[in-house]
Amino acid sequence: MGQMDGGDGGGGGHPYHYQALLAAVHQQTVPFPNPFPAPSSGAEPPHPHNHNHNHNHNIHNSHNHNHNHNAAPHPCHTPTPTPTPRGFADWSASTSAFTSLAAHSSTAPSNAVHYSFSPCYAFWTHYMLNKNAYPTSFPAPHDDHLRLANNNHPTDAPGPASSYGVESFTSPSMAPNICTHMPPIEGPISAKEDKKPEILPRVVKSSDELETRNSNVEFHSETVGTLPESKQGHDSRATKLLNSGEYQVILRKELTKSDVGNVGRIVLPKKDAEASLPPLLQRDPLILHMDDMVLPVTWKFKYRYWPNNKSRMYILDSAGEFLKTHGLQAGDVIIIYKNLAPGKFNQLY
DNA sequence: GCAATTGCATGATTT
DNA sequence: AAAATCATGCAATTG
Repeated sequence: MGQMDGGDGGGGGHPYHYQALLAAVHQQTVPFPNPFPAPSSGAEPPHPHNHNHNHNHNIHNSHNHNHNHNAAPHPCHTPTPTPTPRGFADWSASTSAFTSLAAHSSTAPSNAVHYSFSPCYAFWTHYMLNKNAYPTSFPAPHDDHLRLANNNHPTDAPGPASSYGVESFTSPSMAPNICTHMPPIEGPISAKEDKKPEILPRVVKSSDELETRNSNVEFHSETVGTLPESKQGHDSRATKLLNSGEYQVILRKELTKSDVGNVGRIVLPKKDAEASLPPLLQRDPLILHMDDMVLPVTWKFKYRYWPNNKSRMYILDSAGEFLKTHGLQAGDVIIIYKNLAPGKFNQLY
């Protein structure tokens, strides 16, 4: 019973809230050297992000949907000369968003973080794809790069993203290690193949490293007030969590075409959903609150299931905004983290 | 009645 | 080969 109402937070009573952290990982399949990845599959509309970031614009297609390049060595590992400062650059090649964040933050006053996107949904972009890799909590901060939005957004918005709470992510500890320390990531990150723990979680580092590739996310600087929960407080939390390693990956999903469609609903892997998300005892959807590590907001999703054959299919609904905001495409991965610390995430009420 | 959402069923894959 | 899981399309609802 805990989950009784489907009303999203707005409903009169309090729906069952499950708080967690959500991250969106773009496929990093891009081999390091992939400077100008052609938009194969046309996935990426030409987005003008280049605005500020000079370093790697190419990163652009970081998210190719194709995993073909699984063989692609991690940027870090790649012997290629990395133009960017700190191996991060290479990495960033694959992940653009991450960089963007940093840039923005630097650009914008740290305090002034305003996002005006819609109400809800933010994912983190992390690199931790393998749950297996880290059984429960992240030991230490690794580098992760968050990729915020990609650019695919067709529409997009005018405003370059504002600053994400990148700063918050920055953790001293992690800062030092970036790609260099990265474990060899070898294959593409497929959600399905967890076999290889090659991918480690990476934490965002300092803004410096991040590039400004922002995304087209449409964040304007409007009022933070619009956000459900916003502010740095969030960041702090996230940061702390990262630093303390108090969170664990509870599920991850490689987004499919249908997941990123207009419907705004993402099919979650049953196994992980049942194992780590709050139990859906009834048909009523649960409202999952997921804090964004990058964005100082808490997103809300409807978590429900559909009867399917003799089993169930678990769905994360109302993810349209989220998907758009981050420009997620098929092939990208979303990861849900749960805070292990009592009283923080993962609480229901 | 049309559009948007939600629920379900089926086929394709994977285990 | 069988069973289970997932992706996707379409029907059913709802606004």
